[in-house]
Amino acid sequence: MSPKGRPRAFDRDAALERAMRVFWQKGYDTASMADLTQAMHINAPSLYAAFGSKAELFREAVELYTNKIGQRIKHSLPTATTAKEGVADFLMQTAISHTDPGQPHGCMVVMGALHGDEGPGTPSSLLKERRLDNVTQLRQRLARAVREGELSETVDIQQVAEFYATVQHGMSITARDGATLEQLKKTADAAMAAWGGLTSP
Amino acid sequence: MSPKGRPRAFDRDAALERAMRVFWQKGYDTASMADLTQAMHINAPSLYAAFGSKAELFREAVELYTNKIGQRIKHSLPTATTAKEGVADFLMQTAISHTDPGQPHGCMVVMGALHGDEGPGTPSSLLKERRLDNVTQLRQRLARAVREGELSETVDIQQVAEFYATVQHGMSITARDGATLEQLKKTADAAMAAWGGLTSP
DNA sequence: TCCTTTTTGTAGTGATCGATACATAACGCA
DNA sequence: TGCGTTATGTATCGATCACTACAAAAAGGA
Repeated sequence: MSPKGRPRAFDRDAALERAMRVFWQKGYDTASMADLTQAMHINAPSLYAAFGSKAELFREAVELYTNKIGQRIKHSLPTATTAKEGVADFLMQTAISHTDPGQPHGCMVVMGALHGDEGPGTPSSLLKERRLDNVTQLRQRLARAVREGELSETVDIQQVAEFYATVQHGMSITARDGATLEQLKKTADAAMAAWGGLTSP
Repeated sequence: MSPKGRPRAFDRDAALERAMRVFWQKGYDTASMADLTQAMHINAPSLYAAFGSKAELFREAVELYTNKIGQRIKHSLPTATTAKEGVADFLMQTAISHTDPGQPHGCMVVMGALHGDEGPGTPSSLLKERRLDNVTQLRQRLARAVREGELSETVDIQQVAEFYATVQHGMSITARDGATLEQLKKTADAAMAAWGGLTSP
């Protein structure tokens, strides 16, 4: 059954994806409504009717990014047979995603809204929560590795998780500065060179 | 001999330092002229008479940051007896600076202007150049270590420099997310755990 | 004391920001 | 065919943006 009134003349999902790319490229503050409506091929009233506000549109864009891009990056964390392989692939997928020629370089969650109000529900705090979630997922994978005997119980898994999350954060900046896929892969390998030292008892 | 006309009623250096902190905290785009004039305790015409424009004020603020904060971070790179000690202190000073309770957390050069136009002379490209300079200084210290026999000639010093620069970039994000000095120090130590693997022939 | 020079505070400039009022158009339903 | 509902395009809204015109104020030099 179709809804009552006049049907929407644009594809909401396609428009959201275009908005995501604008936020990804320019960040929340720098992306203006004019930028968004132009990229989405709709007028402002249609945007507000479909998404509510610029902040809510951003929230949906971040959700789409997490499900579409972030999922691929974090896919192997739970699926890899060892935590070491999982973290290595986590960094490798990050390098691939952050230098994808068809996408803005760097991570939307890292670069999307560094400044601005940090009150609850703001774009800035929204992305901060996602980044802290990332650390949690890394730590949980390491905790599983401890339970499974891959890592010693003496390993400071919070430290290890924060280190690899920090490397991933930095790869966004380095990618924006023009680093190639090959360069980022080397950085990922370099970070993995610390694994032995970090996980030996 | 004092200048001709009415003397300036404020301390230019002190006002610039206050402006630096505003840019450091809020970033170039998010920092408004109202924010700046309020923090600098001057009115807009005084700001423009003394600094020219918002962009030029930012340029001077970045220069002050580089000379005041960045100098301390990079001090030991040329002075340390070994490259390993230099890089370790480079990361340790970064951790200290990025969690200084009296300052905005994170690095102004990393967070100050990630978005916006990247044309020559823009705030964004200005900071990008500083970040690439950082990589160059790391690489040059490593090159010296090769000349002095500390490192083998087979070491990919560009890779090593980019890795440690990337870690430093990431520490800005992690610091903004609330990491403590102790946590960042552990991250610095973790990065140094890769040194042996990166520099062994 | 008068003139020139520079800074100061007040009060704005046009442009752009995010967000809307309003009339019209396009649908389901009676 | 009308009625209720929702979406659309035009044309804005007040607020804020970076920036400045202008006249009074405060200095040096004559």
